[in-house]
Amino acid sequence: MAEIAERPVPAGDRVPVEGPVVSERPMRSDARRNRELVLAAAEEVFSEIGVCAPIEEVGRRAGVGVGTVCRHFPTKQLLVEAVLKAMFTALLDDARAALERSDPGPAFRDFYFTLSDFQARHRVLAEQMATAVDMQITAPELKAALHDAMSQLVERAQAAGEVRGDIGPADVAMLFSGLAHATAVAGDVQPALRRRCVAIMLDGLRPTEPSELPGRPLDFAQLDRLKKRAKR
Amino acid sequence: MAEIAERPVPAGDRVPVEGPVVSERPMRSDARRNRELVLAAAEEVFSEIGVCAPIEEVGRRAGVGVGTVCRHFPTKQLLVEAVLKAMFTALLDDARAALERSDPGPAFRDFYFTLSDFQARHRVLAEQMATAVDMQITAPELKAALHDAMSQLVERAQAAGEVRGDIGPADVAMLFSGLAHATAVAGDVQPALRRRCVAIMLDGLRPTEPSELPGRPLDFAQLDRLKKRAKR
DNA sequence: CAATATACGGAATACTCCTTCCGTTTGTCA
DNA sequence: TGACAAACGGAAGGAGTATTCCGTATATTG
Repeated sequence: MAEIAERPVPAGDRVPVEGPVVSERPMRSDARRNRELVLAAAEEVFSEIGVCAPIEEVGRRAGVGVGTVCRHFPTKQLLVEAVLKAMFTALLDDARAALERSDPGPAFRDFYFTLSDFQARHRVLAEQMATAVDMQITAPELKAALHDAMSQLVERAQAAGEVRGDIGPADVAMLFSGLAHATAVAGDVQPALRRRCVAIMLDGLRPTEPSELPGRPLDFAQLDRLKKRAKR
Repeated sequence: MAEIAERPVPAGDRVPVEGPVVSERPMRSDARRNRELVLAAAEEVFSEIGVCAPIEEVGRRAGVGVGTVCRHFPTKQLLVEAVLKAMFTALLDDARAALERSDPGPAFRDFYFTLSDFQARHRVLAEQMATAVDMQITAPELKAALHDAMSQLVERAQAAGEVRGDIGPADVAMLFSGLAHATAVAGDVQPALRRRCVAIMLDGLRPTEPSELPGRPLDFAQLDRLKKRAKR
């Protein structure tokens, strides 16, 4: 469970739907505009300060009152998820672009360098990616698509002999979510150092002289199943 | 800055010394006992729940009231630091034991497997290691000693040709603090997966076919300097 | 342009958690 | 064993912040 609601969660009776309920009638123009402003501000604020940034700050940055923020996103959780959704979408685009390339090895590696930079720029994503559990509620299909793309990226690189065969997508994900998290916490103190670490991890994934890895490779589905089991 | 004080920090006027002020007269027996109980409970609670676990829970687990917890450790920060200090000490012992060994490569690798397990068991340590800034106040010499031991561990492994020469201690530290953090957040869902990642990272550190790493190797002192500069 | 449903701002509310305070209990020492 | 300083427990105090509420302002529509 992500640590978003670090404060009370009175949980109103309001239906916790993301935007306007269904689409009874189009939102008023100012409402539509404000919604976008808030979303943009939230992305900015969360990326700078972290998820625990006060909602008021988001409102200030967007030039609206807290009330407005909370009307559009009845819960902080929902606001975070909306931001996450936008970012995951961007990420998915990146991954798909990497899949278009004809050089699977470099494409794979470039993707992870880019991912790391991206995460360094966006604390929210980095903070949440390590656990990335919330999306399951809001946008499972997005998460699934991303997992799918990332898995393919690994598999192609493996098929091309550019990544050792005894690893699974889950290994890669864990490796990078760790780095992302460290980055988020430490505030990307030294981008150069971070990139070195990416390079080192990628080297660890190369096929030459692999050590005998403990355990067996996992894909995302297996990982999810294990996570769920662990929760009980 | 570690995220310990996620709540108000009224900061009493009380002198923020760790235990009893100096040693005017020996603590009463019950006080001494309770202090130990609290420390043990804190280690347990923080490791299970994380640093943001309420102080009251620590008290409950120790079988004492909040008042008692706060008398012994006037500030939550101080309590966390006391726990950290104990754990860093244990870690230092491990590192020194590793330095005794005559097989620098395996000693280096074993140490990091052990470290990872240790961090997985103790969220506090994992959470703090990524930033590891607080010790600077309480026990700078401990931190320095640990850094020293870890640096030596790397250097010996390098001298023995078991670790590539183009990395620095800071690389290793960042690599592992990331994994630790991910582990802490996800609650060590899959220990096997974590160990695989340790193995992969260690492979990345092996000397065979190193890719050209970006940037230059850093040691802890340089890293510290950079962190400080970043803070301004 | 008037009428009205929507949306707005921000004060009030609610809740958690750290810290302090104080009346009560307990170890210590003669 | 009695006196008293030290320590205890837990209630009160204080702070920060998510969420709700409501009087006011503003798009929209005819």
